[in-house]
Amino acid sequence: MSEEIKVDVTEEVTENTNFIYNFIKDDISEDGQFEGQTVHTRFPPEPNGYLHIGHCKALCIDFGMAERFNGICNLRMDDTNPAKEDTEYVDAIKQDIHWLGFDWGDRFFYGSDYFEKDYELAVELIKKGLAYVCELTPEEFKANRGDTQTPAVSPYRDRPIEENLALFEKMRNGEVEEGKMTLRAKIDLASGNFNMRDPVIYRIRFINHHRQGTKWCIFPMYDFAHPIQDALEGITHSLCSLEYEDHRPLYDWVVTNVTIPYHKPRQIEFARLGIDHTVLSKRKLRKLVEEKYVSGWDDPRMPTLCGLRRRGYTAASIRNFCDTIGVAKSSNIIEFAELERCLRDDLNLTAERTMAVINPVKLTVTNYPEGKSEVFEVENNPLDPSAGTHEITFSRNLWMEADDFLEEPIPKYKRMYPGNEVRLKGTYLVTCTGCVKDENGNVVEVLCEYDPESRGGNPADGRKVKGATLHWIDANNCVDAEVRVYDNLFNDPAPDAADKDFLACMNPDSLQVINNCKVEKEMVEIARKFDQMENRTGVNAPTFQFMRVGFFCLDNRDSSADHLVFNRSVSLKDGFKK
RNA sequence: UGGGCUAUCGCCAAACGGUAAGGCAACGGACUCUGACUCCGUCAUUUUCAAGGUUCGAAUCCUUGUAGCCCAGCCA
Repeated sequence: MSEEIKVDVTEEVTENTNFIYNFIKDDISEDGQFEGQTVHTRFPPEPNGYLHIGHCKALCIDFGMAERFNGICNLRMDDTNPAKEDTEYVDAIKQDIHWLGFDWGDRFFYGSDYFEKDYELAVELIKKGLAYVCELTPEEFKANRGDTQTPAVSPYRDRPIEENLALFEKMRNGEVEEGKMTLRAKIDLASGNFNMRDPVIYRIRFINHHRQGTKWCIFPMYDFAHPIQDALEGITHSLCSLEYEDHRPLYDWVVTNVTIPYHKPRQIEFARLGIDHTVLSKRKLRKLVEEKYVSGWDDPRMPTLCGLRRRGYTAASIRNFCDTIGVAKSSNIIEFAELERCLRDDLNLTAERTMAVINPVKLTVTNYPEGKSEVFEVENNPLDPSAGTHEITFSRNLWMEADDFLEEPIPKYKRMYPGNEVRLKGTYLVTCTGCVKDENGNVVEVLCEYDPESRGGNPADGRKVKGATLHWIDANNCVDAEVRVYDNLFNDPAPDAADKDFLACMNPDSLQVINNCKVEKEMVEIARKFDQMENRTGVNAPTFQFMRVGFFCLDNRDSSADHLVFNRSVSLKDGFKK
């Protein structure tokens, strides 16, 4: 017997290399600046909003690179600005990251945990003559910023070290009003790079910090705090988006002028993600939420992770998306179709098939006995026999999709039209005999006759069925459901462009609510179980393929066993060209 | 326009001086009890923003342009 099946285990896995991968590879190899070291990255969100798919790209790069080099990745809340941050977002961010499947182990940090160290190092800079207390007010500061031709000016630049030390301490002790003083790094007032024109590294804020309370009234700026945080945590590669390229000289300046017990981390920048027909800037997303253009951060039309999850996107599909789009430095706008394809690929393999009629019209099998009912078994997933089967019933009175009937067929139409024979999925062949219309001429009922010799869907005489296989549902054995169909939030393909009023680009028809859809009765029991779940919004709701229509999931907020609500996650591809 | 960055198929993207990968989309066709999935085929050689140059050989090097993005917060 033994016919051996040969499995080629040497099959080469083509690694998606990119410029960051190549940099890191060089850095850790012989003669690289991190020769032999463990690759250590970090993901540093500011807790002032919800994570969106753009963050996911960064997440996949930060955690992904570490993974690929057998390294580690920290999670760090970048909370150095007390005016914008809130604890509310911290847990949501952690939940979303875990949902995606990334794990930071025991390396969860807050930027604010380093305030004491930041202060110490600022004092060190002052002592080295590399920082000074400046008394320019914000207005004066701006006026003295200079321009592309003119250097900046500060009359306080040459203040003696002792005086700077004393004033900085006063700032810390709360003896100085907001806006009256800042601590500035002494670098180059004439630099073409404005970030180097003696940047402010500490400002005064009498605001409650979400974790530090009122312990501090001076707060380090990102440009000072971030490189220190990276260095203190032993980060080797600090990966960030392109807009920080101009900040790299400052990043390097900080880590070389301050005494920290580790090597100097390396900052590498990549292009952030753009997707067509949506916006990915936190400011704009916030506006959509606050001004009620959408129902919330988790509105299924939002590109937030909670929104995508509610829409039915799986973590695997989103991560796969991030893997396929690549990493480079050119600005990009990926087509939404790419994301949809990733979802279909994933769900196609796993989603249970069911029949649901979205726009129902009556279908009457005129030669099927009144009152008779038969039970049929249909597969849950033809791609995965182990998914099993479930039972459906057939009777004289059915529902069918309105789109599946045409009184006058158009070319290549294979569905229901008078005289055409089609298959009702899993049961019988039926031939359309006509239809019934109301006084306005609308089709309200389609009539057909079944072939009793075709039980199971195969004709006794072996004739080939030219018509399509249609989905349907037994009118005597189904329940009503609400279905929400989503379209692009924006009509304009690039609403995020700097020169566009994104609100004016919105698609007024991005949400379509359809009531009285017909779904299989088993949905009620599934919904009941889901109702009892504790953290419904943190996981994917039960998901199905409505055969021939698309992938749908229960809405994790509004659905209940008493009122089923389904979100259309993504449609099936429609290969029928009219 | 001072500084920084980018330009390769409709959308992404590889190529590291040796003769333009791959994915998505699109378009043919096969298969099909989902017009899905799957499978097969087509899809950059007046070719890599443009024009010059170096070289046996250039998307890659040089020169000069052009277009786009980011930066003058006490935001990150």
